[in-house]
Amino acid sequence: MRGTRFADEADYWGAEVPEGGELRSRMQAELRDKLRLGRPLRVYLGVDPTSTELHVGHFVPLQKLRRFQDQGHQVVFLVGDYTATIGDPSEQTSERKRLTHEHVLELAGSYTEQAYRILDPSRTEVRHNGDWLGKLSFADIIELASIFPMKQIVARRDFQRRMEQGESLRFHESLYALMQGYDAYMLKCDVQVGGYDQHFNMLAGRAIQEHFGDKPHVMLTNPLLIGTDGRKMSKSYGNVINVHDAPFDMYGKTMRMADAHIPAYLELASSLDADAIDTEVQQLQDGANPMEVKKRLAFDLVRQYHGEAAAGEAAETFQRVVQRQQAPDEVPEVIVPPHLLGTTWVDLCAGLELSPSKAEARRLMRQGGFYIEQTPVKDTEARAEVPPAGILVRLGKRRYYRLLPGA
RNA sequence: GGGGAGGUUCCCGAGCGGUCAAAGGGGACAGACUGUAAAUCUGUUGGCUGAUGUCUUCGGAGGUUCGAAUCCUCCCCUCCCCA
Repeated sequence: MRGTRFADEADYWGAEVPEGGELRSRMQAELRDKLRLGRPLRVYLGVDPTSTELHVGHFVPLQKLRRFQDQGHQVVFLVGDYTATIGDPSEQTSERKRLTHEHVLELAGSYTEQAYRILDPSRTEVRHNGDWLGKLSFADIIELASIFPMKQIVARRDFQRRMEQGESLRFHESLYALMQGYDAYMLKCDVQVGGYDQHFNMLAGRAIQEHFGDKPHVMLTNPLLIGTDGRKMSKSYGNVINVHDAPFDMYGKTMRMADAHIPAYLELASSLDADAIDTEVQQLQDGANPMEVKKRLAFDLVRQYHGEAAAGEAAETFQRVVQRQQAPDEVPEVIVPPHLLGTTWVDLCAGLELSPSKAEARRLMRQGGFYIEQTPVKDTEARAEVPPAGILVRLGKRRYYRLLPGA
């Protein structure tokens, strides 16, 4: 992973960086000054628990935190238990669903557990923003709100777009930045890391810190990691690589991504250092087989989350099952109940729920995607024979089952 | 509070009395090809059925009609604009 930048405004604003625009170099200078203070810096990342799963995209800033940790700095992992109930409007195309606080607390537990795959728990301070945000009075909130010119709030790129496109935008969503900004102030942090979508929220933090007489924090942002299909990484697109994914899944999902997205993953999700990334990208440009690069990337990802051994196994299984189309080492066994013995394969697949319906099973057979012992069976009327020793059935490219006759 | 738009099959979205299981796109699945589960090309994509066919489906409940996703009534929900 490389990919972390000093509040790169071009990331946030695209081609239309507003006046000023030298935030980036200011951040660099500020960080240099802070490092010279000779004390461990407080570096914070805030995450709102809004679902059960963290994906590798969430881990980009976490890995950055780990680097700071390794250099002896103090890391603060902020659980946005309070903010999650409002919903961060950043880069959202529509209003977010509100979550209940109890639900959020449940999710938060699993978040920290997953974060510890990367962070050293003994050197991580975990905080919850409900501890202070919940105590603010209306007067406090008005004071915070008075720091920001309305023009600034409205100028946010994501709000602009939603207003232009006639999408829903509600007042409370503009308060989100205030909350996150107040977090930054309460945590007395020197540095905040996060995705570039946090640009505005981080700026709000600086404004609030300065308002209360503190030094503003340094903003470190990273581009958002795209999903394996190139669209925004999102569960609803099914293009997400989750931290909890089994090794082979993680490896497979990586191999399935379009070649064009390899550099983004090398940059943001891999553990490779800057030189190694450059080398890989150069090789791609020189016409190396993208598959080989992707294999190294897939191996690296699995290694980070599951260790060396699991990565090796995943790589082997991939070669065997996908490239050579051989059955994997372990094929799930399915016992065929007596009443399905002697029926057609169609009835059997539907009966065992290997296929959602008979029509679906027939379709698969007609298309040549149904194999018995690796030989396609296209006859939808074919009788199913399940010898006592069992038989290998394959549906489509990679769903294997060993059928055994039930007593 | 006033005015307007809309809720369609996994998603987006067309349809606006029969020719509608419902265009088109996306996704998914399969096949071909290949350098991979990439790209590209082709096909499939509600259930039951060998097929003819039949059953369920277009926010919900009723109604009109030989016949409704399409018309009417009430209800629920979403969005926009004005105040």
